[in-house]
Parts: sequence; structure tokens; C-alpha cells
Amino acid sequence: MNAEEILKLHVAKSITIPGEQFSYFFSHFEQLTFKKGQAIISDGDKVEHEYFVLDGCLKSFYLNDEVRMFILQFAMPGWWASDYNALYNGGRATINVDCVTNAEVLRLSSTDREKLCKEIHEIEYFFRWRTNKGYAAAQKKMLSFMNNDARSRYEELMQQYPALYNLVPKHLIAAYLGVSRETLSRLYHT
Amino acid sequence: MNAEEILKLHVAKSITIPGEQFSYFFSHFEQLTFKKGQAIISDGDKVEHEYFVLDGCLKSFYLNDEVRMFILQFAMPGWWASDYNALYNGGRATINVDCVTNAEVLRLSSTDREKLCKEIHEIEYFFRWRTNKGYAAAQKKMLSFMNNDARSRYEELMQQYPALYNLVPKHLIAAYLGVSRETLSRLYHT
DNA sequence: TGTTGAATGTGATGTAGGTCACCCTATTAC
DNA sequence: GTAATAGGGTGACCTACATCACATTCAACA
Repeated sequence: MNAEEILKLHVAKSITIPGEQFSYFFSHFEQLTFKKGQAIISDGDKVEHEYFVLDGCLKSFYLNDEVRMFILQFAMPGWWASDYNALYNGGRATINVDCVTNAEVLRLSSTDREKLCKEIHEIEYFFRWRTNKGYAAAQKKMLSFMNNDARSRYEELMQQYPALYNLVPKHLIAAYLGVSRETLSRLYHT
Repeated sequence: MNAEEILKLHVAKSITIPGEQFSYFFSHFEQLTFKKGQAIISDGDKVEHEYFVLDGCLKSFYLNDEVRMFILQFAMPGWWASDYNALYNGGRATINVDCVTNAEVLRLSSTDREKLCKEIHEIEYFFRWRTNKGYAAAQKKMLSFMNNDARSRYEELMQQYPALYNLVPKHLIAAYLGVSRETLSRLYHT
């Protein structure tokens, strides 16, 4: 399946638009290839794009004192990633995004997104819908964090995304769960 | 200042629409008065509305085993509250919303919101903008939670919303910070 | 082929914050 | 008025998790 088809399927989850309109929408995306470990957005960058993952896995994360890493999200195929705070407020990045594996992504500029939202009402609906999803997910993660201990958060994650176990190094999973790698290691060696 | 003017100011932060169009928008809201302690959305309810706070303070919270309370948000004047997950997915509420103080709110149904978004492109933009704000805030809260200990989260909150100190009982502030009321008490009696 | 460094496991020990128990003081209800 | 209930403080103790230190495995690569 090519990039256009993948994005079309994704968009079709919330809206239906005619083919030529979708082609126009798609024409604003730029397809990019990244290697494992490559940075996409770094702390301090001007943030002008968001990224739709076609293949591979990204992570968005925050670095505390440039030392400890907290992962906000693993972005799998069909997910979007950026520093949305910086993207919408025009500020500099405080969130980093890079590649956990080799990755294929589609890049859309903030300027183009706003242009498209203005031109095509359905597209504005699509982006509202997408952000809603993100908001609900962020809230759910917050609750899971306040409610549960490290073990149940780990089990929850593995149940929801079993693929992560083999795809992602354990210390990154620890950084997502908000525990030290030592604690995570002890968790599943019971 | 009356309800219409308050909402107009709020909306004007992101869009400009002609007066008669705003009046049409406003006509879909219903103004309601609640007493301190009154429930607005309870676990298990069908969720069909969202609420814009004119005066007073609401809280949205989750009850773990019907025992421990985790507060997601205090909704002050100019803020919106609902169980957005249930509201957008048509499910039953898992989040509760009630009144920390006596409150004046404007209520908008999900049906009307979607109707208005379809009819008036600017309104759709407004709701996209609002959800974006919410998403960025949720992400920021998540990071603060992963990064900081209870004391700095408490100081951060008091610095950002000093009004809460006198407005809201301490055990609710504890439930927002995700610590026990005992721990919070010890925090500021150093 | 040996070296380096990333990823991981594991013991010892420290600590933030939870839990339980009990206290006192305001409100609110009757 | 008195009773009942919400809000809040504080000591004793416990637990989940962090931190530090060190060992092991394995892949990259000079």
C-alpha cells in the first residue's frame, strides 16, 4: 500500500471527501525517510511541521536536565507526532521527536494545514476529530498514571501494544511508564 | 457582564464572527445555576452536553473503586468541562463533574455543537482551537507529573492559580496533585 | 579478532509518599 | 442547644520505587 492509500484510509475513519479533493489534500504532504536514531524535532527548534507515520516507530519525549528522558508517546503507523504546543503557539520545541526504528513519514506544514482547514471544511473537521482523539488519550494516560502502580501500567501497555515488547528497547518502555529501567527489569522478572 | 458577553469575549480569543452569527451561536446555549456540591455528570450517565463556566468552580474527577478521587481539572470561569471521552464516543460517563462552589454555567449539547460546526466554518475552527489548548495543557500536566515531586507540583499549582488556595478545600488540591491529603498537609507545614 | 559501547539484570540501601490511627475545630442539621 | 459531619493536622510505620554499584551479553566496527 502506498502513502496516499494509507493516509486516505486514515482520513476515511472520520470523514468522506471526493477523490480529487483528497488528492489535493495529499499534494501538501512530503514523504520522508528516516533512519533509526535520527532526530526529527530537537529541543529549541522552530516547529513548523507535523508528521504522519507510514511505517516504523517514532517517539516524542522530554529531556529533564538533558539527563532523564520521559516519553510522551510512541508513534506507530497511522499516528501523528509533533511538539503540538510549540506548533500551535509558534514557540520553540521543548519536546523532542526521533526515530525508534527506520521510519517512513508524511510531513505537513502548519501553514498548509491551516490553509487546507480554511479551504475545505471537511478537513477542518478531520483535524478537530484527530485532536479530540489525542486529548481523550492524553487524559486516559494521565488517569492511568495517577491510579495505577508501575506493574499494572506495564501490563496495560503490553496488553494494548504487544508489538512494543520486541520493537522497543526496555529502557524506552521504562521511560514511557515513568519508572527507572532497573524497576522495569525487576517487574517482569517478578 | 452577562453570559452572552462573557462567552463572546471567550470566543473572540480565537475567531471573529459577525454579531448576528454569534447571537445565533449563543442561542443554542442554556444557562444553568448549580449549588455547591451538586453533581453535573455522574459515573454511568449518558453524556450529551458540555459546560462553559461563567462563575464559580467545577471539578472533573475520576473515582477509583468509588473510594479514592483523582481530579483531572478544576474548571474556573472561562473554562469548559465535560467527560470528553464519553461525549465524543457516545459512551457512558467514567468521569464525574460537580460543583466545588455555587456555579453559573452555559450548557451546549453535542448535537448542537456538531450542527453549529457544520453550519458555521468559524465555529468549527473555534472548537478545534479549544481542543488544541486542552490537549497541550493535558500534555503539560502529564510532564509535570512525571518530572516533579509532590512539593514542586504543589508550588507550581499555587503559583499558577493562587485563587485555588482559598477557594478549594485542601483535600481536593491533594486529589488534583495525586497525593494523599496527609502528604499535602505536611508539604506546606514544611 | 579484539574492543567498545549499548542494553539488560540484580543486589544493597535510601527515601518520598501511602496508610492507619487519633486528634482538634468549624459548620450544618435537627 | 446538641449531635453529626466535613475539613484538616500529626505521629508511627510500611512500601514502592529510585539510586548506586557492578556484572553480563551482544552487536557494531576498527
